[in-house]
Parts: sequence; structure tokens; C-alpha cells
Amino acid sequence: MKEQESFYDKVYRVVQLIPPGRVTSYGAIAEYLGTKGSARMVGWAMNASHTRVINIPAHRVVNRNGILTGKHHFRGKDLMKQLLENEGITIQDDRVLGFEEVFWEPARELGMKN
DNA sequence: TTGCTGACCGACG
DNA sequence: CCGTCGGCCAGCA
Repeated sequence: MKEQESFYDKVYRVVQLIPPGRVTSYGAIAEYLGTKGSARMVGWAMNASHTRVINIPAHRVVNRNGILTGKHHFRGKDLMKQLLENEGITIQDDRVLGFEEVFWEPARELGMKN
């Protein structure tokens, strides 16, 4: 049995597992997928996510600085910001306040018990 | 098949 | 502080 899920599918899988009110970083996902250093692939996968039929909470994925780098790619201008605020996350200056507090690490949440 | 792209990250000046 | 560059590598024309 071979898992033919592409790199994209793996990314989508993890992103969908992100609970509301939490955010993660591209690098964290990349690292969890084993392609650390290739965080661009994660972002690239997000870009292709709009081609997917499934809904992907890409707004929960930010860069390592907690900055909404991909906000520009969403429909609206500050849609990403509003989506995060809707989940209880405070955004200021396109940055996630308490980023470390709401940070969701797949390797920790999925691989290890809290 | 090759070559370009990219929503990042880290380092350097 | 800000701009630039290299690396990383999967997907697409």
C-alpha cells in the first residue's frame, strides 16, 4: 500500500487539522512533513488550495513571525484577518498577537500528547 | 524533458 | 531598520 497523497494533500491534511483559534507556520508544517527548509512548498500548496474542492483554512497558516503574509491572496483585503479574529485571535498590524500562545505545532499536537 | 515559479526562512551588509 | 541573496523542492507549461 502506498500513500499516493501528494505533498499538497499532506499539507491540506495538516491544515485541516488545525483547530479553531489556533495558527501555525509554514515552516512548522514543512518540518512536520519532513521537508524542513522547504516552507515555500507549503505556501505554494496553499496557493493551489483554491483549486481544491475542499475548504482549506489557509487563514490559520502564517509565517514564522506570526505575520499574515498570505492575506493578500484571500478574497477580500483583510478577509484573513477577519477570519482569525472571528476565531478569537487578535490581529494587529497584520500580526498575530500572542502568536506563541495560539501557535499550533503539528509535530506536537499530532505526534505527542499535550 | 527542461526551466520557471513561489503565501518562506535565514543570513548578510 | 531595510534591501538583497541563496537554498529549499514540488508542481506546472
